[in-house]
Amino acid sequence: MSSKENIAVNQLLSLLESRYAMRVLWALRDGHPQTFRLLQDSVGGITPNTLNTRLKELREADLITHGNDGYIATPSGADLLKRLSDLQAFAGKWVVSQAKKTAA
Amino acid sequence: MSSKENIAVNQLLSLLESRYAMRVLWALRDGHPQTFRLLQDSVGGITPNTLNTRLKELREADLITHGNDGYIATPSGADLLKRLSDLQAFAGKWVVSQAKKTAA
DNA sequence: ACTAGCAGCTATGAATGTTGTAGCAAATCA
DNA sequence: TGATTTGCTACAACATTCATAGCTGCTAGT
Repeated sequence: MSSKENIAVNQLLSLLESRYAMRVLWALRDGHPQTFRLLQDSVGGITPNTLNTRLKELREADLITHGNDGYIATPSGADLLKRLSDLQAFAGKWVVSQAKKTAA
Repeated sequence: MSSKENIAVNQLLSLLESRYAMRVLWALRDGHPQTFRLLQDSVGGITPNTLNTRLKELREADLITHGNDGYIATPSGADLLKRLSDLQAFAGKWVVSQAKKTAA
């Protein structure tokens, strides 16, 4: 039952599961353009090589684009970001329960 | 402005951005228990080494657990899956627009 | 007792991905 | 002219993932 939908999800996940991919996208969620070096700082710990690779992939996927003032999410990328925004709420709850387990 | 929320998201993402991590979780979204080898097939292309590593990480994160009949998502994991389910809808639209670009 | 099958998982070496540091070429501003 | 900033590349070390093989423990059947 590897339907069309599953193939689509797989394509999307194989793009997003590369290290830093989601965090690069995430760094653009407020709509402000970010320069290459600014992105390096917001993402944190990423090397220019890897950042550049991710930027290429995300641009080819039409999730981000490079305007005059720097990198920015495309409409498609913004759409994806909206759907990912639930992660923040979950992450909050999840980190708390993780902390409890560690403390116990 | 690297607030508590951002730290939480970063922790979650550094777990989920490992190759196959989300797809292992995704394979358990219907609630049916899956054996190790069944998971290998549903995820597709993952080696036992990597699968085992991911299972360990996801178990330590309390997102999945290993019951009598195989691996299954925990309540926390199910919660996360609910929030990720929007990805399927997005992936559908996104793949279509990707196909258009390639054809053009 | 034997052995067939399935469970979860480990071993090994090669291929691929990521890191750290350094620095280049083009554009912008003085 | 020179100083800064921008996007990005080079290179070698290190880490992750792959492909293939196979081990151990368990249960069921005979």
